[in-house]
Amino acid sequence: MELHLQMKEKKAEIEMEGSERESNDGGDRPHPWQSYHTVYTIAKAGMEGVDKEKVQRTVYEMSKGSKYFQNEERKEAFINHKIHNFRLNCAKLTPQDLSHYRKVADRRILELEASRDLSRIWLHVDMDAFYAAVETLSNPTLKGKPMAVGTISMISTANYEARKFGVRSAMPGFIARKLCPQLIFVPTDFNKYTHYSDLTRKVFRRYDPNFIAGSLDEAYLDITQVCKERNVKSEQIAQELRASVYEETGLTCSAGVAPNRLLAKVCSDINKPNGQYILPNDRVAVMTFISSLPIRKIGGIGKVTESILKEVFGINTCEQMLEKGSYLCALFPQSTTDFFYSVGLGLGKTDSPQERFRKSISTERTFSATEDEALLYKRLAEVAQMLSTDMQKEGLCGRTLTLKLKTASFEVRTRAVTLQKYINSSEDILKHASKLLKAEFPISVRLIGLRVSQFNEDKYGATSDPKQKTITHFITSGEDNRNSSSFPDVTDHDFVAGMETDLSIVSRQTCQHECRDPFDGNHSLDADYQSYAAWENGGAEEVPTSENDATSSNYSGCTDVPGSTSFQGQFADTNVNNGCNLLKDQERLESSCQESTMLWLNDYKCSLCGTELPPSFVEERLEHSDFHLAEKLQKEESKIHQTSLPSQSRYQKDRIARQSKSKKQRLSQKEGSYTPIDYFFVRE
DNA sequence: GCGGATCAC
DNA sequence: TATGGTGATCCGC
Repeated sequence: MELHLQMKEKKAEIEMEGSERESNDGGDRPHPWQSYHTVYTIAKAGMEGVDKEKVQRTVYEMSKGSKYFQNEERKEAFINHKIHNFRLNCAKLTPQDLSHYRKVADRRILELEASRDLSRIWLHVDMDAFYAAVETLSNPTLKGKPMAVGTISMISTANYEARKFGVRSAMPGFIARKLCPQLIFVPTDFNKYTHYSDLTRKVFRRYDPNFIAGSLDEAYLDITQVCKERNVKSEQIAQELRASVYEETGLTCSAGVAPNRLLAKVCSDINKPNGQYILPNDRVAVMTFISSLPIRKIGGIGKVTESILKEVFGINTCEQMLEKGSYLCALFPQSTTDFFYSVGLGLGKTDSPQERFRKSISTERTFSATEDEALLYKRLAEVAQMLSTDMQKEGLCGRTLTLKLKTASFEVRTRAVTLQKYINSSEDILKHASKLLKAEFPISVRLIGLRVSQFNEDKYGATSDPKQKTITHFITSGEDNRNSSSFPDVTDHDFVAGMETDLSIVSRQTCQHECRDPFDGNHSLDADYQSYAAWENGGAEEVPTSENDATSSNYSGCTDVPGSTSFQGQFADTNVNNGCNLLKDQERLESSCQESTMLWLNDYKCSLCGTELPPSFVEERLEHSDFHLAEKLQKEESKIHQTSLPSQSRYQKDRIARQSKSKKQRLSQKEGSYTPIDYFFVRE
């Protein structure tokens, strides 16, 4: 689930004041440790009665000054800036705007309300501290003692005794040890967890053969049928199911029952651990339940979204999503707004989705940061080998390869290339990945990852037509089709292998030693590096995107396409001062296409795409016009070159953009103070 | 199609 | 001393 919070927000037109920036380092605040990113303390369960302030202070003291922490501060500054811009846009809304959006919001809320489906009974079951519980099962001496599964650098799961000290999953172990010196660390044993997960699933299957496995430790069951057949209440089913799970595994779990999956998940958390909560299929009950519920409890609302909604709109509870509905629909895209309203109404998915196929496969590894290029190539080769092995295991071939890098300063970069050929051999992966990596040097890296997507469709045959699925979903769920992407749902995570954060580094020893340079039997670092040079310009089958092939393009000028009418737009009456680009483009547009009109329908809605923008958002409207213009020009261009080779200009533009970007990065790297966030503060 | 972000687990 | 790995999705460009 992603909430595109940044869309309608204007880019950094507003310069940040120095004082505002300083506020991010905590220097002028009374409690610098109370920053939103100290998320460890806002646990969902088991953290009641924890001295939160003490935990926050400890986490802060342990983290302060680290590279990791500095990066977190950068990210937080970015969020603060976003919040700042949202506030400015809020302030720009006139009473007329608000009255308009109130109507829009109310209408939409009514539509969503009409889609409410109270006919299904969903049960969400969630194992309690699963990894830790399994480990305690196999080593009963751990019982009653604070314990964490994971390592000194990262914790997967903590048992409830440890949680009392503020120890939490995704917390680095050395901080956890500070919070709880007697904490026992147990390494992860993935096979063990899979075994117990299978046992629980055997139980789940008895209640819903089509249950949705969210991860190893949680599942959604549609128990409508069972309840009806046995003529029992959902509460009894939940009791029975939990007892069965305990009987078969010795593990406790918690359950939530509700009319849809979103609510069921919230409910399973309420009486955790070893408890359950039933929300009846009754509209009033749902609305009462949702009214005071903090938005962060909703799946899909993470710390960033929570922070923005809280600080910009004063939204703390789900109910307030409706109260502030006019502001929300004024400032967010409709897909996002729909999701927010659904939260406010307590709506969620009620259908049983069909099997879904993975869309990508990836491998990534963290190591001690290095700028040694030969060493990085070696790491890359290892990752490529692991990925290739995984792909071959599943018989997958893909044509988009993405390299992920995390720099020593925790900045994440991705670089992708789309090939004409579907690949899955380690040689092919490494060849293309090496090119992507090479372009980033010099760089100090602490993580390398590779992902392959765009799989060969033949692999799945006709069974994976996503459109078909969407239609099915539409019919069975009774939801507006447009909303489907806006509802976060566990089915989005069907392929998550490790739940509760599986941090175990699977042993790859054999693979690392067997990993050979595809073009050189020699395994030495230098050889790896040198052989890379041989690949330069060697990828003939590669689609010429970023760096090769600018020379092979046959593009030679253009033949204007007359009367291209795909775009129908005259640009906003907001004429004047939009710079010469627009004017020039507009001239071109006028001369090359039939005129018709882009209007703001009812003063608010774009006649071309339906986007809403209030009249007071002058600059945003200009940008929007630009967008349609650019879109139109692009269409024109692609028409021109449809029969010829790809346009050189576009690739050159790409190249220039990349070059200038990497130059920037190199420069700042050299200075040792690369802070992407700063770009945001600078007016162009 | 690419890159950055957000989110879940 | 020291802050993970896998997958999905969306937006702006």
